[in-house]
Amino acid sequence: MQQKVARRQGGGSTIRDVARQAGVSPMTVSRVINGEKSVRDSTRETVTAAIRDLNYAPNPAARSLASAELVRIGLLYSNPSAAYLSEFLVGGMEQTSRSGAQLIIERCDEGGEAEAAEKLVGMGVDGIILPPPICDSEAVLQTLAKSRTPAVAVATGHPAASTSAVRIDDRAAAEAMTQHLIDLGHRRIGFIKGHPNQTASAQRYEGYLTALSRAGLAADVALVAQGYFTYRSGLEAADQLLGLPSPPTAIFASNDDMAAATVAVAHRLGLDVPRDLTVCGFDDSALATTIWPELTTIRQPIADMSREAVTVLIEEIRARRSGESTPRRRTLLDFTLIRRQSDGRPKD
Amino acid sequence: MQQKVARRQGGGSTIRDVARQAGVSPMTVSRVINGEKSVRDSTRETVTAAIRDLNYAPNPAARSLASAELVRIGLLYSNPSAAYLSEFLVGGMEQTSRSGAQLIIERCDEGGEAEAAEKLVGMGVDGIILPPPICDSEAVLQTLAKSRTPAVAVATGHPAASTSAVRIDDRAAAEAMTQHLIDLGHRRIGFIKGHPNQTASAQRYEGYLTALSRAGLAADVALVAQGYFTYRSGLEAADQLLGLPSPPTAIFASNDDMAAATVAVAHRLGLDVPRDLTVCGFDDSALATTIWPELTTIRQPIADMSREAVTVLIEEIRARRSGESTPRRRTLLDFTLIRRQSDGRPKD
DNA sequence: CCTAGATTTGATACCGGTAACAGTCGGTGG
DNA sequence: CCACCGACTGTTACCGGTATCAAATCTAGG
Repeated sequence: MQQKVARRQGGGSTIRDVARQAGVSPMTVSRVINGEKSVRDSTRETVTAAIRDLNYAPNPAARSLASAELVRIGLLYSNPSAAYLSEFLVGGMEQTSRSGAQLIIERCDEGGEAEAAEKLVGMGVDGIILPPPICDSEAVLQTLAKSRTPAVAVATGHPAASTSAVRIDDRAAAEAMTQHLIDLGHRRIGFIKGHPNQTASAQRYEGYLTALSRAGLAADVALVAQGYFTYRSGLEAADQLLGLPSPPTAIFASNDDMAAATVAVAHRLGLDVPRDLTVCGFDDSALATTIWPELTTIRQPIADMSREAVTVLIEEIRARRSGESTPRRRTLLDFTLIRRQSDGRPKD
Repeated sequence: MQQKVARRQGGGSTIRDVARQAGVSPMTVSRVINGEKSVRDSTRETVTAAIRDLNYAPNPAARSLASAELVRIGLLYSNPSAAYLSEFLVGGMEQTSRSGAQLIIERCDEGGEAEAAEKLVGMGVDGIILPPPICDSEAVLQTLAKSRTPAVAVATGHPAASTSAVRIDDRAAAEAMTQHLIDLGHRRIGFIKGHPNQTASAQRYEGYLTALSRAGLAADVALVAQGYFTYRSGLEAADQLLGLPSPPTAIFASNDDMAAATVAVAHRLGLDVPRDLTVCGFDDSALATTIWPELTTIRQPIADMSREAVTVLIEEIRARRSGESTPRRRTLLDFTLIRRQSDGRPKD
């Protein structure tokens, strides 16, 4: 006997499959996908699990057909944090695709930030995600505010009032790393500051100071060097710190690029890392595991952050469409201190 | 009395409006739109006129929903350099969105490649894009061949018979770089090979040999060290080459990570780059511009390659759906030799 | 003029979601 | 103890097309 041939193509699972798996109605699944709040938490979890299990992704065609509503999210990025970007993109895409939104990616060059933002707005995006360092661009923020386009800044240290933000607690993370060094027995801990125009820099520095003072250690300005988040600036800062009459036994750089540069300088001076010098970074960029020894560093949950940013943004867009006004959200995610081979106890 | 609120959005007329106006069934209108030949000419004219009258344009969402024509493309990546991936993603997304296809991204860990490929197939993707290093995974290729899923390998040196491929000519690129070193005046040129299990490695080595022999230089096996594309393997290889009684004046590493390691070793030995030693890489990864001096290297047009891969894949999928069989395609794109600060003329 | 086979056309059931509204359930105030 | 309320979940009917198959019409041969 001939069964009806499904018109649906291969394995792709539908909202009904998810519903069956979760033991609820398709409508409830739809509600979960769209982040409606009238779903009990326990139900939401069941459904979310089913979605994960089945690898479900909503069919955008069906969605826009049924709702006559398509959410378009813009992602504006600029060159520098390229290591960051791929993870960021993956997380963001995953979430947009799960939510059936459309993600539009736009790259901008130095100086063209505001212009690129306008272009996105002109293309009709409903909201924009701003990874660092764009998230700190005054020009972009103003452009977006003017066109009343919702935005979510990711990993900015000091979020503007006009945008929502997703970030880790840079201060706490830097404090934790400094504390880690203190726990290892270090007393002379050098610090390389980040670029002064990025708001996270100041916060990381504050965390460093906080940990020192809590441990009753005096902050020695000679042990603090100014860097600019680049490898090259790290070389100079490390040269300065390691050239001191009484150099630090550990150096905490505000990002991995500068930490890598510090390792390079140490090697040039014949110092072994970590035997003669402990070096720690921040970001857990690709560089951290590329060089040898691999860097102890702070890992930001980048993919989670962009996922969260997308979620927040979609919520804001939906709320705005139904005429509600939403407060700007501030989300803090957890960081992780990742211990690798670049730290150890001081020699003496 | 409350009328039913039309869920349809503004002014657009539907296939039913056209059908009514033309006095036929919606199905017939659909046939006219799709240019099926089983419609009487007179009918076709009536319908065409109605379409023009009403300014009708078919709703693309409904169309792709009904015809299940949605093309889903999977992108399976493991752990290439982050910079590579992000560019790759951007190009791929741009093209899929242009073509109205859906892109699904899946990450896999070492050893789980085949499993991840199966997962994608299970999710109902119609074809898969394989960036390096996955493109050389025998397990993945077999999995895909078994499920008859079309695939496009990007940047593999030696494409499998079962897949299409988009790549640059690694041999020619390595030859060009070697020639560049020869032109600068170098005669003792060291080479660090890539991982033997990646097919591009052998091609790069061949290119190196070709350039030497064309310049009438003898290939000295002592100047060739085995590396594995990792920074650490680069450290060892560079140690070996620079420890020779008569070390090379230039070292050409098969990728940027190993070139960066070579720079580090040179610095440790008190050699200035490029004054005392020229170092070149391959890939133009983020690392190339992160370290100091920035590396002279070969740039692959990554975004273009992924764009092209998507295009080829969609063509194959469409052809296959309409029952045609397509030959596997081989596309070569142009590379660029990027000159930065890590090369110079030999000292003597 | 009739009937088999080919050509056109139509009715129906979907595609995979969501809007609107109708329950269901536990708690509350009278 | 019951009507009522609010929070949650399910039912039904679509969105605008197309695949499928049956019905209607046409064509040609006997």
